[in-house]
Amino acid sequence: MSKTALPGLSLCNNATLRRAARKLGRFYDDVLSPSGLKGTQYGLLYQIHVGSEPAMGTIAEEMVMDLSALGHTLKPLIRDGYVETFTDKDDRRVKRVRLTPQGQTKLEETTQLWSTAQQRFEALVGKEQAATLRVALDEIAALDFELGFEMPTAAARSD
Amino acid sequence: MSKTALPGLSLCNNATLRRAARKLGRFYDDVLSPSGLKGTQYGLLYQIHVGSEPAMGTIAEEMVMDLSALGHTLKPLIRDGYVETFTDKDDRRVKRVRLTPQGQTKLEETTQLWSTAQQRFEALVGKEQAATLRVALDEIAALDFELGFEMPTAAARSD
DNA sequence: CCCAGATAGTGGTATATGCCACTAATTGGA
DNA sequence: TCCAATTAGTGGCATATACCACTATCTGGG
Repeated sequence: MSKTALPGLSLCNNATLRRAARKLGRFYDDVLSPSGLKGTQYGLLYQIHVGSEPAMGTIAEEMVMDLSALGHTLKPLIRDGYVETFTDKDDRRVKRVRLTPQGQTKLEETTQLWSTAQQRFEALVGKEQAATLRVALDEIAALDFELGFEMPTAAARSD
Repeated sequence: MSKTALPGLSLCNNATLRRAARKLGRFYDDVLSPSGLKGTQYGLLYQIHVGSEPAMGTIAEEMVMDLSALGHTLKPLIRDGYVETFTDKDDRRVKRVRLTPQGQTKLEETTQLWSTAQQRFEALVGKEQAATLRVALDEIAALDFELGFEMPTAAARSD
């Protein structure tokens, strides 16, 4: 009788997910702010760090992100000297990415803050719940939405 | 042994959430594309629709979104004639929002597509799982991250 | 060896979002 | 009544992301 009387957005999986992402994103950004990095940037640095000088396409795939979007997102990090790119030796189309020494340092420094955010969040929702949620979210990120009537790699088209 | 050997981003609640949001967002956007609306815009139109000519601040709160971000997001919808704003009669600071007739029509039309997306998604993850997930995400959106040492509304300062 | 087709990135354009600095209104006293 | 504090939005600026049209390479036939 006081608040949510109407369906609101809570029925739309997409809207609900985005809303939570906005909220959590603000929280992480807030906690990370002393480092000067946004949550997204921290995640990107980390992903680069755990890879072996990954190619941009590889990173984009791992992060379930559009390649061009990755390129754009990378720019401020390159500009600020945390990341550098270089052309692959065997395939000049491929551009690989690595952290600079400052990028390494910044990543380590920011990881402290990240831990704080992570812990504070998990203290609120519970470690179990957080883990469960991450699994569910990873499942979504891995879903295959293709309908199928897109021609299964040529073939078919029988009679 | 084949793929994910390193921690990746799956440990960061924020990164995991964003990654899933990117994936799901693309799917919804894709399914809604015949309408010309993005998932976010559809959600916004819907939120306006279920409200009673809501004030911008009210919408921002319900969507857990920054007020200025809402203003920006609203612009294309106003430009395209789906939404209009007007000043509140009792408080001229307040700007209220409503759908135009075309906005109404567009919303209804797009709801068909939205249902498709919603159903296809839930067919993949299961209705139960989807509902559970939405509850968890709503919880996150409703969390109170405030630490407390922010001075409880002035006062204190005793010494 | 050469070209058609596939691959990997880049740049431009548009929306999504947030923060900050301001402006316009309101409100609550003194 | 008049001003300080509060409240609601706006605009500017920066990052996050996507899609599309291109460019630069590579690859696999002929």
